[in-house]
Amino acid sequence: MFEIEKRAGLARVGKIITPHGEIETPAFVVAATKATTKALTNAEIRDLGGQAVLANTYHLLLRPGAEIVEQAGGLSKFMAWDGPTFTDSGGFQVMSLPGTKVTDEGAEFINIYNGDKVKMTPEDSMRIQWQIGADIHMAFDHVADSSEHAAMKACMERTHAWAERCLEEHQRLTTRCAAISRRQQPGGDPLFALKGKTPHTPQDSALTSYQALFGVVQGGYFKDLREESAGFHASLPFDGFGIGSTYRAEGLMEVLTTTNSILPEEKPRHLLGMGQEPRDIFIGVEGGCDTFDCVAPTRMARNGTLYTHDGRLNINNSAMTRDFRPVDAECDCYTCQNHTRAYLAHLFRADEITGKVLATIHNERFVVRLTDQTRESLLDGTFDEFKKAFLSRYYK
RNA sequence: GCUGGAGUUGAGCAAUUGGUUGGCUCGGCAGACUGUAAAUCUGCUCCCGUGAGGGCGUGUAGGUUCGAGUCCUAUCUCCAGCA
Repeated sequence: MFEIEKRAGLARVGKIITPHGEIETPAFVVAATKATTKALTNAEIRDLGGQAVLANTYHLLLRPGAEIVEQAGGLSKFMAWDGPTFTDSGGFQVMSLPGTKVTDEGAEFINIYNGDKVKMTPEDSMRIQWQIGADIHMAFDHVADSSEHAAMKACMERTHAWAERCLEEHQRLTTRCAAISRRQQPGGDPLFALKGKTPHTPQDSALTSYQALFGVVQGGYFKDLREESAGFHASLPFDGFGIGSTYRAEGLMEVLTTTNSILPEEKPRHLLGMGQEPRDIFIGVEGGCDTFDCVAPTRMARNGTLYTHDGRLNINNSAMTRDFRPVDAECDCYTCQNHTRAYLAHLFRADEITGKVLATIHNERFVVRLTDQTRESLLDGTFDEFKKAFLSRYYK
């Protein structure tokens, strides 16, 4: 499901093949936590160059419920996004939600809507993701952010134990699906029973209807733990890998070089949650990651912070009210092609939702385009020059 | 003209029986946000000072009191009702 077209050090240009189409990598995956990208329609995601979206298991479990997504025909049909889809496992909520309890068995969250307790084991996460039916699933991991080696080691070891359980459950579900398929359609597609949630192309096969599982490497910013976790995951038959528990650019390159030097080259690597800063993308690409996701571009857009080639711009600043230039003169997004800073500043001050829409289109386009440009620069051998020019201007 | 009510910050409201008087919301000025509990959150927002700090303040002018946004007198303005 992954083809590498070109390598440059750890970096690579490739193509992830999913039942819902291909992702040309490096690629920025658009966050769609609750089966929508906040403030955007699918048409807008397409227009700004988004290739794939990432939804969240915990959030869709609570609303609308995994059964409903399954009955709708899976995430892709439910949200009418015909491109590739990812789901995050809920592991991030272990860290982000208050009141979460973790044991070796699994995690106990609170339901953010009514305060109920929500238990989720690695097996639960696999089943729920199976119901949601994205193309690429993430293993349920124990996410943490600590500067203490012992704490991160404990999270890593728990993640490893969970990884094996995730894999086993994922394989059991696949096998069961194949059995149903054989019964319903003897001699046909071995994963026919998945067809409701997968598509449609004439060349549908076991390969293309397969739902992939990525294991998630842990270990924080500790070299020895990353080595151990990467080695552990490399030995297991995951379809690809997520790299988790990274939060800042400092030390990220070391984490990635350590991890990606050990992970098998022929499988895709997704850097989870990184991409707020342009430098994160450059480090990620150079460090050998293929896909990225981050909520920051859309969140910052809603809160009024916009990317430009010359750094961040706060559209709420008073100077914007009479600035009739586009947000970024060199941006090709709908917002910059049609509107001025002054207009956006007006919409934000008037609290009009269109302001947030236009800002989100811009920020998401900015980071998607940046990632696409790293791909092009790798292909024509100008990555280093592109990186230097971009970063020196952005961070001045 | 009479009766009653009200005048506090850019706006709308607060401030126990007079008791450390600048509190809240909005607006304004900035900042933050990295696998989304986030169209959210944080700081500042009377004057002077970079700062420590200092100064003034509840329509106006007086008064009572140790102490007044709160009480008294006069006066101005606004609102309501009555002539």
